[in-house]
Amino acid sequence: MGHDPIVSHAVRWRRHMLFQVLGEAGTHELLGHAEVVDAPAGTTVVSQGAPAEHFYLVLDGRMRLQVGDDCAGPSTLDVLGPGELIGQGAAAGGQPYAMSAESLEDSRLLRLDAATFRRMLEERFELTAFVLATISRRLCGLMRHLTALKMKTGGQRVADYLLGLTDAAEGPAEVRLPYDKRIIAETLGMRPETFSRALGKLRGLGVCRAGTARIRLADVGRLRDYCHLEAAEGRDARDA
Amino acid sequence: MGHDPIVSHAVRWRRHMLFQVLGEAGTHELLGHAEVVDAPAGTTVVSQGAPAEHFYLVLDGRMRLQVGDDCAGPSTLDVLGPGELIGQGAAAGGQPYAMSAESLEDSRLLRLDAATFRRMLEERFELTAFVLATISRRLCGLMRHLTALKMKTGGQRVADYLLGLTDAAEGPAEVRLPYDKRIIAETLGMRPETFSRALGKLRGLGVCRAGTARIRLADVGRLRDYCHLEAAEGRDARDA
DNA sequence: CCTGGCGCTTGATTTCCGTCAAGTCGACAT
DNA sequence: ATGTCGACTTGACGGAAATCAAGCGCCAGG
Repeated sequence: MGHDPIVSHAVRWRRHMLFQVLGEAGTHELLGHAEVVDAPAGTTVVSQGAPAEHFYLVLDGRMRLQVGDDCAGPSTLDVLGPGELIGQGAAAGGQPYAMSAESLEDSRLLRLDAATFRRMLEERFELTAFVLATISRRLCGLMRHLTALKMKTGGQRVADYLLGLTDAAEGPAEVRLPYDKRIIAETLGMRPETFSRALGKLRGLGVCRAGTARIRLADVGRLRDYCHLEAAEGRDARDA
Repeated sequence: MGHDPIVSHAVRWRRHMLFQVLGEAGTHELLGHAEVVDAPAGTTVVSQGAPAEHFYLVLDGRMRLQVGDDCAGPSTLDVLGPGELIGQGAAAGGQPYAMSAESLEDSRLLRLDAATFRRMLEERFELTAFVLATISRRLCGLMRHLTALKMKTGGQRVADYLLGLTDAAEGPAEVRLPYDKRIIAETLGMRPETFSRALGKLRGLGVCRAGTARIRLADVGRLRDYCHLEAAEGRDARDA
């Protein structure tokens, strides 16, 4: 299978959980109906509400997940990078897509066949468990999103986001913003202006800009306190 | 199986999709590990983040699904009535619960065993498909929730909610609010005061109170326009 | 070097909504 | 009836964020 272009693309991803679960034979079967598709920046690859005839593995680039009418106010839920799946839940359940996906930059995707996938689900329970787990994880993310939107101030959401970009548990750190601030702001449910202002207000907590798209955090611990202050006064509402 | 109390409770629900899919034998097996539990008003039956050892079928009463720390600002996602499932996704996927559930009134639930359920999933693909479909549906609901929260005004959310209570496509209609306005307000992501005010502002669009918990809509079509105005100017973003 | 475009920042103003606080309405029991 | 309690409404106020509108910094192209 060395000279098959599809397989050779996919071989970079053979360590992906999806193919681990599928096994050698299953992987080959699924890739038999697969196709690599190019998505220039701004392409809408899946549309919310459309029947899910395919699902996708991101090979290169970044994809934005969004809900609502694409025209008026696209509300960004998340940005996915290489190695992540799009539409697997809808494909597995035989439901329409629950959200839309659009490329932020020139991207490449592996398009996989939903019908084949469903057929394989009937035989491999581990595959089902895998899909359920991915959906469950996304559901949790969505939930966190929603909770933050309703119960935290803009500043706290921004601080939360910055903290998510570093591994450091405390002390100083420096993070790189992975994409345009416009996109980040949308992801956090606010306007770019508001994002900018919020960032400004965090200067008092040791957050300062350090070059294009770089931000220095003087004290991660203090930031973390700020996030959980006010919003979650009580218990161990640590996570979900 | 006539004198078994669990089965006799469940018999009212044997037409439920879950048991249809399970078949006679499967139903019997699952109910072998089941128990009817009482949940007086205010009982938290499942807690977000806890390991999912059970899932539930609502027999009587109403359960509120919520996210976030229960102490500060419980954000209501949905209210479930008899015949609906709670925690089936988490139970099937072996994940912690993605949200909490609390009884709004004295309720009765059928508690089903997650481990047994998972074992049965391995053998019955239709069961898997069923679970995937229910999760997918909930995901869509969540999405709509989130979209509304971010892109619509309070008035529009209220109008949307009222429209969801009637079958009429146009012309006049009269709806009954199914529970306390406090709960409805929470579901719509606003305070009771704001809900009341929003309802007041809709008077200009032919919405008026007609007795306790009853509301008369003079023109459903006009209301519908109002909802999709401003927020969704464009396409057929009808549903998901 | 200048210039135009674009992403980002900043300021002024308005709108929406949450909060606090008072009032009204209706149900139910004494 | 009458009183009381809880749900609902209404008003006044403040804060957060959206909107409108400049201003700034960086980079590509002339």
